[in-house]
Amino acid sequence: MRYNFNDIEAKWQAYWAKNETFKAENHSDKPKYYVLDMFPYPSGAGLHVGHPLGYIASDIYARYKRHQGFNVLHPQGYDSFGLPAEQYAIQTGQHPAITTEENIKTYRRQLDQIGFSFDWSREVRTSDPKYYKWTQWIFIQLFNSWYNKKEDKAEDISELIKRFEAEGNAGVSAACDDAVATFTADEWNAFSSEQQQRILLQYRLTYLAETEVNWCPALGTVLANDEIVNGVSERGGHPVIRKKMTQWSMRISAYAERLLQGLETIDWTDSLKESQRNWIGKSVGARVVFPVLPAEQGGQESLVISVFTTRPDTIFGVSFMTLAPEHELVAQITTPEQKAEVEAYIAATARRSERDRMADVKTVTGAFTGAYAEHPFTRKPIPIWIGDYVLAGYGTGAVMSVPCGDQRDYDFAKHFNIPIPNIFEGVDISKEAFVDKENTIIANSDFLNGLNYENATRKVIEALEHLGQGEGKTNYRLRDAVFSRQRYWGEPFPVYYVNGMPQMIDAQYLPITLPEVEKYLPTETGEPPLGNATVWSWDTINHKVVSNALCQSDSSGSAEDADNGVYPLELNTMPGWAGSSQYFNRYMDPHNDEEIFSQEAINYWQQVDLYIGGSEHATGHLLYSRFWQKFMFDKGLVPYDEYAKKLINQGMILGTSAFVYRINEKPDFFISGALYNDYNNPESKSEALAVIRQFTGDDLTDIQLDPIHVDVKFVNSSDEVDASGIKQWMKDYNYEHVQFIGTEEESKRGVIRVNRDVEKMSKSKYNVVNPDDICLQYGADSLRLYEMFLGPLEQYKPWNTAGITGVHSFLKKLWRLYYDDSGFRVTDSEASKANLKTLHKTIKKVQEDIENFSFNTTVSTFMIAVNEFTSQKCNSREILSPLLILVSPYAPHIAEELWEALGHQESISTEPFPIFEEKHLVESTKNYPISFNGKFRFTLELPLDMSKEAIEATVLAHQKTQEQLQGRTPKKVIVVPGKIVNIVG
RNA sequence: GCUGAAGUGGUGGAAUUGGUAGACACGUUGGACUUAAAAUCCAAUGGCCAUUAUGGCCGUGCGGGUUCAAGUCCCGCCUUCAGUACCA
Repeated sequence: MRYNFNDIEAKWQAYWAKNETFKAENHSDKPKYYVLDMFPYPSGAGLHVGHPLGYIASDIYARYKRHQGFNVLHPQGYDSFGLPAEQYAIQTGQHPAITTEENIKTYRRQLDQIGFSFDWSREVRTSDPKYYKWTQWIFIQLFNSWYNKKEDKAEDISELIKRFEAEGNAGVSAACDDAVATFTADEWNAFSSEQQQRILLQYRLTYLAETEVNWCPALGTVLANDEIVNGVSERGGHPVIRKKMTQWSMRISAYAERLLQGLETIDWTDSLKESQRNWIGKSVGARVVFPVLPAEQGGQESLVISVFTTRPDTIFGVSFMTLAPEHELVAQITTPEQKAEVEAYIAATARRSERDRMADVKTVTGAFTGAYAEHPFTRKPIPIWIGDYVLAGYGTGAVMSVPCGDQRDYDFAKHFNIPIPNIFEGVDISKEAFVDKENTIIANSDFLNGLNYENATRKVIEALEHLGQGEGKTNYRLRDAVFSRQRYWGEPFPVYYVNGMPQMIDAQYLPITLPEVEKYLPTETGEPPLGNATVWSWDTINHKVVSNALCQSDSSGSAEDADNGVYPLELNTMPGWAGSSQYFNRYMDPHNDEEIFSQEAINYWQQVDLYIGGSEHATGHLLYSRFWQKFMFDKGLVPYDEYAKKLINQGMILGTSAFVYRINEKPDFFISGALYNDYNNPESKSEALAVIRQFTGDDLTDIQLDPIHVDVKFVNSSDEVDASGIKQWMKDYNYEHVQFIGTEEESKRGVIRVNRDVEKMSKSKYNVVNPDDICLQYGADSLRLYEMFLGPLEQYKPWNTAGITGVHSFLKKLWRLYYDDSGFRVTDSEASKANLKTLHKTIKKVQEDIENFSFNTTVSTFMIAVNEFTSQKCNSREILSPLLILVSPYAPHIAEELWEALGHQESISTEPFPIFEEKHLVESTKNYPISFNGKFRFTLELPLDMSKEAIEATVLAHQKTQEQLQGRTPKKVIVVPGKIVNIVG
C-alpha cells in the first residue's frame, strides 16, 4: 500500500471536524493548558508558507500537551477589522463585511488543510457585533474609571466624584491631565454639570482631548506612534504630519510603571522586553524651576521655566537654557531686539518636516531670545535660547543646558560661543563633553564639591525642595494612546454627545452596530465616514440608534435635541488594536452574551501559558493588551495582571526572489542573470556587451540595468526559466513585447538564468509560495515537518521548496515501517534490545526538544529513528505503536492513519505520551576516546562501572598507549568517567 | 550612538552547555535498478597532503588568554541582522 497523503489528510481533517476532537471544555479533571496564537488579519492574498510557521509550532506544542494529559485550550479567530478591506471598499464599493467574510473563508480552508488542532467552536472575529459588544463594554469601563496613584490602581469614577464633593481635588493623587486646576469641595459643588464633566474627563482612563496627533492625509486618518515607520505610515508609506484634533485617548501612561515592573514577572524574550522598556522610556531625575528674570521694560509678570533633567548633580554647570521652538513661553519672553530673529527661526523649523529634523541631527541651529533666567543657587542670570534639538513633546519641552556634561549642549555652546564651565574634577573637556556619570566627581559646585553622582543628586534635590524650586521626578517617554480613527471598518464607540460632552450608552443596549453608508470616504465637511450614515443618532428615550434627521444638531447635541431626546453619536471608530486587546480572554467563554466572560471560565483558564507570535507587535498590541489586562485586573475581572506567562517570537520565513534585468536605455530588452553577472565582471564585460549589442543592434557602451522580479513559480531548482516558462511569464505579466537576451550557452539550451536574493515574502516581489501547492504536491504533514526543519523557530530563514523532499521521503520511510509491498507488516513479535534502545533514545530526545521549543532538531531525531528502525527491520507493535505518538504532533495525519491501521478505534490525539525508561539506554561498556597532548587518538572500550583509578591503570597498561608513549612517562592522566581519557606528557 | 540577537562546509543547520566539530537534510559526484524517465536504494562529500592499508596537518569571523581539553568561558576587535534614538 502506498502512502497516499492527499486522501489520508482529507480523511482525518473531516474526522476531526466531525468528532470535534479538539473541543476544549471549561472544566476537567485534567490540568489546564492554554496555547495561544496571534490571530491573523484575513487579507485578500490568503496565506503564504510564511504565515503558518508560528501556528505549526503552537499546534505541535498543543498536541504534545494533550498527549501529556492536559486539557488544552488552543483557539483561533480573526482580527477582522482593518484598513485593507476598507481601502478595497473605497475602490470597489463592496462592503468590507463581504470582503472580510470571503477572505475568512479562504483562510479557514487554508488553515484546515494544514491540519491544525484548533477548537473552532470558540472562534472569535473582532468585527462580529457579538464580539465587539465587549470591546465597547471595556471602553465604557475605562471611561468610568480613574487612576488612584496612592492605591496604584484604577478605581470607579464615582469614588472620585465623592472625594471631590467632600474635599475638592487638592488631596487627590491621580493620573490626570497636567493642566488640571485645583478646586475645593465648595467650588466643585458649585460647578455646573458641564464643568464637572469637563473636569472629570481630565481624570478618566479614556478621555476626549484636543491632542496633537499623527495625521496621515493620504489615508485620511490618525495613526499611533507605532504605526509610523521612519516618518511615514507603516501601511502604504504615506507621509504623516502633526495636527491638532479632538480625539479619544487611552491613559496608558498611568500604567507606565506597572507595565515596566510587570516585565520582570513574565517569560518573554529579552529583546522584546527591552523594546517595551525603551518604549516606556523611564528616566529618573528631577524637575527644576528656573524663574525668568523680568525684562527691563514692560515689567513682565513672574514667569518660570520648568525643566526635566536626569543630571541634577550638574546644576552648577548650567551656562544657558534651551527651549523647544514650539514652547509656549517663547513669544512672551523674547525681547523686542531678538523678536525678528526668533520668529524667523521658528518659521524655519516649522517648515522642516519631522523627517528632515530626524535625518539632519548634525547641524546645530538655534536663536537667542534675549531673555535670562535665574539660577536657583548662584542667582546668576542664564541666557535663554531656543533650539530644535529640544523636543516639544518630551519632558517639559525645555532643558537646562550643561555643555560640559551633555554632548548636544556642548555642540550648541561651541557653535554659539557660549561659555562651557567645567564642573568635573580632573576631566578634560576641551574636545567633548564628559558624559560618564558613574565616574564623576563634582567640582566648582559650591555645596556639591567632591560628591559623586548619587550623593550630589540626592543633595541637590533636597536643596531644590527646600527652595520650592523643584523635586525628584521620574519621566516616561510613553505617551497616552490616541484611540480614534477616522475610519469606517472599525468598532463604533458607544458614545453620544449632549452639548458637546460625551455620554456613554448604557451597557445593556450594546452592541452599537456599524451603520450602513453610501460611501466609505470622509464626508464633504471632512467628517469621518460614519458621517455618511443616515441612521446614526442615539434616542435616549427609546434607547436605540435612529435616523440622523431626528437630531437637530450636526455635531454637538444642542439644547433643541433635548426636546426629542435624540443626540448625535460619535463618528470615529476604534483603532485596530482595540479588538486584539481582549480576545485572549474572550476565547475562554466566547459565546457569553451576559458577561465578557464568566468568572468560572476565567478562573479555570486563568492566563495564557504559551503565546506564539511575531515580534513586530512588540510596542503595539503586546503593550496595549497588557495595559487592558492590568485595568481588568484592577476591576477584579481577571485573576492575573499579566495575561501571557510565556511568549515566543517566531521568526519570519523569507522568500527567495528571482531577478532578470531590464536595459534602462532599451526597455524592451531583458537580460538574464548570467549575462548580468558577466556584464558586472570586468573580465567578461566587453563580451557580455557584445552579446547584448547583437540583439539591440546598437552601439550601446555603458548600460544601466534595473532588476525585474520573475515570478518564482516559473523558475526551476537550477535557477533557470525554460522556454515555456518564459512564454507563460511574458503572457501573465504583459511582457509580450519584451525580448530576452541570454548568454550563448543559455540561448543554445533555450533557458534564462535568474539571480536570486532573499527578501520578505510578498505578492509584489513575486516570491510567494502558496501552502496549497505544497499540500497538494507533498502533503500537509510534509509542510508541517519542513517548516519546523528549516531552522530554529525564532530565526529568520529563507524558504527553499527544493529541500522539502528530505522530510517527504522521511514520511515515506515511516510509512514503509508499517506497510511494505506485501501489505501491513506490523506484528506482535517481541522488540529487540536494539529496537528498545532506539525507541527510548528517541522518546527522550523528542520530549526534551519539544519542551525546549527546539522543533527543528526533533525532525532530525525522527529521521534518525526511522533510519535505524528500517535497518533493524523492526516490525514490532511494541515499538511502532509509541513511535506514532511521538510523531503525531508534527505529522498528525499519517500518525492517525497508521494508528487506525494498528487497530485503534479512537483518535491518537489524547493517547498518553510514551514514558522514557533509562534502563534501555544503559550500557555496560563505553568507548573512551584516548589522546596524548592532543596528539594520538584512539578509542578503548571499557566497562562503565570501572573506577577512575582502574581506568587510568588499564589505559596506561594498554599496548597501544605504551607504543604511542614510546617509553616516556606521562605527567598526569585525566579521566572523566563515561567520557574521556587524556594523557598529559 | 544605545539595546538585543547572531557569525560553524557549496546551502539550511546540529553539537548532551567545557569533552572525538560538521548530526540530520538539501545540493553535488559516482553506482545499482530501468528500453527510458520518474521513484527507490547504495557509496562518497570541510580543506590540504599522503595513499599499500593504517594515516598526517589545518580548520567554528579576527587577535590574544584561561584549561589536560574551547564553537562553547574571559579580554580586545571586525562584520551582519533587528529594534530604537537630538529622550535632556
